[in-house]
Amino acid sequence: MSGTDTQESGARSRTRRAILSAAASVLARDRTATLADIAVAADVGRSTLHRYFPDRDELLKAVIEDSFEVLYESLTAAALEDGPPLEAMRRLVAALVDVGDRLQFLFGDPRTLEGRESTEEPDDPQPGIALIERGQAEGVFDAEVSAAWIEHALWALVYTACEDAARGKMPRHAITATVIRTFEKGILR
Amino acid sequence: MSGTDTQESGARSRTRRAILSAAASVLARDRTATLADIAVAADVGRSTLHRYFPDRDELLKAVIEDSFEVLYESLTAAALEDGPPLEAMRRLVAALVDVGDRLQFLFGDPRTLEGRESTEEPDDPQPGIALIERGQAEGVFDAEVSAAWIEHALWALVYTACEDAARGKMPRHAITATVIRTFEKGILR
DNA sequence: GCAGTATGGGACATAAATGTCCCATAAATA
DNA sequence: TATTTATGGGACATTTATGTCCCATACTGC
Repeated sequence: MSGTDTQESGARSRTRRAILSAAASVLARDRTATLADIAVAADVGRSTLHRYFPDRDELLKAVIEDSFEVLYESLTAAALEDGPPLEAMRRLVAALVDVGDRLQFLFGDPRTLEGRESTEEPDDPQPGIALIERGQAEGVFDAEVSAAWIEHALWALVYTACEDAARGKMPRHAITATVIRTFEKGILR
Repeated sequence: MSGTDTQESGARSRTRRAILSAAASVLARDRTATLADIAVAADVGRSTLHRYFPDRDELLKAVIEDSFEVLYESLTAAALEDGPPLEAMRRLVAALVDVGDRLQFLFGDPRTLEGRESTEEPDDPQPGIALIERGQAEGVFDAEVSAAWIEHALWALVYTACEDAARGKMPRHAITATVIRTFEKGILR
């Protein structure tokens, strides 16, 4: 449940991760990318790729799974349950930005997650939602809109800022601050 | 320059529009949709589709063009130059929500617009940007972040809310109000 | 050095989407 | 009714991604 490394040794584990990482990165930018493209990006032969993931669907599933794990680790490290909601929220933003590539892959195409809505991960349903609800209960966050909407709005802003950064429209170091500013206070002055 | 209907009569014009509309709708939900899928959605034969648009690229270009026209009309009707920036901004949100489908198609995949950044439409570069800059100059909007970022943030929120609505997560009538609320004031209370 | 493992690359078959061509037919028009 | 126009559908070649197989070659640990 915690990891896929049952008894996978050295090299195999390393190339597997290289493939998964490259696939996430490439597919985030182009959902229609070829397996050959991914193999090149991962710096492995196409044969090797097929050796690890028999077909495209298997690879896709694995990348989704892996991306969720990466995302989950980042969120766990952010310790969203600790401290004032506002500060936790800022850590959340930073954590999401850190895994921007994976976010872009997971949520770039709604079809990617199709069947996964609420059937997975029975424990710890939504760390972000929990934080937002806590903030709403403490009167720190807007309670007139749903927690789900707030989370979606946050993801959308992070996603957009990462995209802007990827296209050189915004310096990478500014992502977190910009998102936090707009997300917290909106654009009115 | 103003339209593609040089002397296209009756039936042709009608099926052309049917194809464009169906293509936008289908492609918004699945960028990898087949030409056959689009033909079915438009209720025409695949041959007919090829008769109007020789190949996939031609169709894509036409759908993009058409979507921009629809978007442009909606923005023009919003008369963003008139009245206080805040009210104009709210009309802008409503206008964007109205053409949510086209937005979802145009901006759902960053690759769709690839080469189009600032080379097109020399006149009226960006109605939204102009409004935002006006608002910033008048001290109504946040001037600490770029106008481009504000516009992207707005589109992201509209896009996300439309998606939520499309999946039944939010009533359609709430889209505009929710986006405006979060966009203007953020989530802090 | 030697066995076992991991890999890259080529050859190949298959499936699917695409683009082209042609013909029969329905609809509009004169 | 006769003619033009628009269409649907089938047949076909082409292209492209995919998946499989096989072999030579590194690399690893003994």
